[in-house]
Order: sequence, then structure tokens, then C-alpha cells
Amino acid sequence: MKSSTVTIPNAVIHRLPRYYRYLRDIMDEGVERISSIDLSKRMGVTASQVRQDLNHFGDFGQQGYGYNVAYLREEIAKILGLSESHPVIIFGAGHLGTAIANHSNFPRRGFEILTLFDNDPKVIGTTINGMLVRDENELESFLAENKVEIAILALPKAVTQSVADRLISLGVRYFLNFAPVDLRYDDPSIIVESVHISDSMMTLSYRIAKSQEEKKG
Amino acid sequence: MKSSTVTIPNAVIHRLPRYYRYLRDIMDEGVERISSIDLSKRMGVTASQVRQDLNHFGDFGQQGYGYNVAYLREEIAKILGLSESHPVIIFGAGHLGTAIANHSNFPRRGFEILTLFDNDPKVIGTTINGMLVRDENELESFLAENKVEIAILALPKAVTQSVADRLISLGVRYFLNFAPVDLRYDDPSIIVESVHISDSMMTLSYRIAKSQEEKKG
DNA sequence: TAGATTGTTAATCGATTAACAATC
DNA sequence: TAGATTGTTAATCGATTAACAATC
Repeated sequence: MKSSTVTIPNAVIHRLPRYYRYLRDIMDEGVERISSIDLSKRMGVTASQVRQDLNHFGDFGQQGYGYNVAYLREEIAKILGLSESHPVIIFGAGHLGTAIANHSNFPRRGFEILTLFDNDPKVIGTTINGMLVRDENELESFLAENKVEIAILALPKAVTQSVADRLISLGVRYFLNFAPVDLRYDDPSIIVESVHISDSMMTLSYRIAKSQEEKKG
Repeated sequence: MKSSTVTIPNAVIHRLPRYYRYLRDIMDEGVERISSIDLSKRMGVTASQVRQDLNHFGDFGQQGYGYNVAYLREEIAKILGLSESHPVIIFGAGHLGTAIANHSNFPRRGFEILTLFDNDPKVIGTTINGMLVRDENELESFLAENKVEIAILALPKAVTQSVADRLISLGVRYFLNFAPVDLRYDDPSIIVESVHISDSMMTLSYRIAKSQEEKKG
């Protein structure tokens, strides 16, 4: 792998999971090696982009041969840090939190969900996919006894920032946020990735409006 | 509004929902007008970008004054097509489908969820947030009697493409897809927006790995 | 009017694509 | 070896930022 001091373009980083997904499908088809041109055709991008993207991280291919599918996928897994194990908690055991707790691929990719937290007496004490839902008041004592790296925030917009603040003050630094807010924080070592479902819905709405307008002329 | 024949950069389109969110917060604070510089500071972008972005759609500001918050927000709502009503069905009444069916902001933004479909006898016939979960076998007859624009696919990866194919053959053209696949389709009038939760998780993982590696030197 | 701030043009920066020498 | 295909440099394209004249 190349020196990692060079900053990788954000666009490239966001394409990595997509390569990872496609390589899985290709592997499942029993294809052993693939050229950048064939991979690019499947993914609907240019072969140049495939080669440029991958070359940010290393020389994974071989002239005249292409890329070994299984090897390339493994290398991308390494780049994405999927070989590392990350202890995770889910904050909010509503439908969204429950959906995530049932996501079967997470453990396989190093995300070890330890437990969920909620404030609803109806769900506290129940188990979801074998994991206990704890009272959010137990957060402090739980974090004192368990190492937690990532918190998944599946909470209403109104409380998300304050829960994040609380988690940050307790030493959690990595977040996957599902609420339609951009989390605020001072510590530059904190990393937040957001999934804004309603933003996607609005983008879809825009594209629908645009296409219908074009149809009219 | 400016002529819409000019193609708006994708990056701009994806920022629109973010403007829309921020303007709501600003409105809720009772702020009546805002300059591009103040808005840019809140959003962590440049004032130039704010003005360039908005000027793709029209002259919403006024020299020496700035932008009227409520007016600008309304205009963005129009651009996003949130004033139009869109009949929606949700395919898959698992936890994710249920979470979306309970999303309180959807109706307010023109997304009228009509019903959910599933193949699990345990949930067929139940109601979620007042909406009936129907047997997926009823899809054809339902679509014959009800106009449906958008299908939200909250299904396992393995069945998502085939359900999409079925919906497309029945005339549905707009999709919000939650499965970790890129839907395939021939008809260029079909529009798909995807929410790839596991891609976001992998991006987070990459950024964690990167930051820990940097710490080590 | 003077001050503020937009809308817009021009300059810069970054990302994508094309081309080809290197090499398996 | 000849053919295929990479890795990489150079050219192009697009998006962001800077600057400022227009104007409220």
C-alpha cells in the first residue's frame, strides 16, 4: 500500500464501498480476474476512473492480466478498515435502531454492536437480535466498563445534539447519525458520518419535478 | 425562477435539502433575513458558494439586505417540488419500512404514503401509523386502482431488483432504494435515489482507520 | 446618500478523462 | 514474443472561490 500521508479525494473515498459491493457480486459469479474496462462497464464509470481510484492506494493490478477479484476486494476491505473490530452502541431503540441492530452484515464488517440504549420503559430490558436494550441512565456506568468506539444515533432530531454532546463528554468520538441535523463539535478528532434519509427523499422529489417539467417542454 | 433548461450541477442539487434544513432552524430562531455570509458561517461553507448555488435558480436576494429567510425557504421548497403531492407506497414492512412509515415529516413535504406491502403473513393486515400492510400479491390490483408515483424499497438485497422490475412493469417510475444494490433499468425516465446505510458505515470506518493511523505517525 | 450585500465574471482549484509508455 | 492491460502523465472538464461592479 502507498504512503497514506497523501490526502485521498473525498469522492474516491465515497466510491470505495461501491467497489467493495461490486467486487462481491463479481466474486459470487465465480469471476477470478477482471480488467478495469470490464469493471468500469459494470459500474457505469470510466476505466480511467477505476484505475485512478485504485492507484491512490496501491498497485493492485497487473499489466496484461487485470485485477484479481478476491485479492482486490480484500485490499479494499483493509483500506476501509473492515478487518478491524469496532465496538458499537446504538442510541435509540425505535424502528430505525431496531432495523440497524438486525443488520446482518455489520458484525461481518467489524462492527460489533454491544447494546442499545433508550428511554422508553416499554423497550428497556427487552432484547433485539440478542442484544439488551438498556436504560439510557445506565450509559455512564456502561461506558465506564466497556470500550465503545462508535455510537449510532437513531434518535429524534430534537434530542440528537444533546445525546451526542453527552457521548462526546464520555469519550465517544465516532458517530453514525440518522437525524436530519448536522452535529456540532469542537474536537477535531471527532468523526461524524450522517445518513440523511429525508435529504435523499427531497433530492428524489427535485429530480421528479425536473423530469416532469421537461416533459411539458 | 430562471429558465430550467440549464442543467444544475449535481453537487448543488444535493446541497438544496441542507439549505432547506438550515433555513428552517434559522426561521425557528425568529430571524427574518440573513446574508450569504451569515448563512455560510452557520453551514460551514463559503458565502460565494451560497450565492452561486442560489443563483442557479433565481435572484432570491436583495443587495444591501440579504435574503428573506421565509421567502427563500419557500422558494427552495418549490424548487425541490415539495409543494407537489406524491403518492407513495412502501415495499417491505420490516423495521426499516415501519420506521419510514412513521416518519412524521413525509406528509408535510408532499409524500403521501398510501400503504405498505409485505409477504409476511404475520404483518399482512396489521396497520402501521394508520396505514394498512397489504399482501404483496395485491400489488397489481392496488396499482390498477390507485395512482402511485414513488415506491420506497425497504427490502433485503436479494429481492430488491426483482421487486423493482415488477413495479417498473406496472408503471412505477420513481424509487427510493434502501438495499445495498444499484438498481438496473432501461427506461431513462426512471429515477432512483438510493440510501446506502452500509456504505456510510464503511466510509466512517475508513475515516476512523485513517485518523488512527495518523495518530501513530 | 452611504453602506451593505447581492449577482456575476474571472481566477483557481480539484476531479475526471484521455492517452500512452511500461510491463506482465 | 505479441497482446493485453496496467500505472501514470497530460489534457480537459467542472466546481469552488475570489473579486468587484451593480444596486437596493
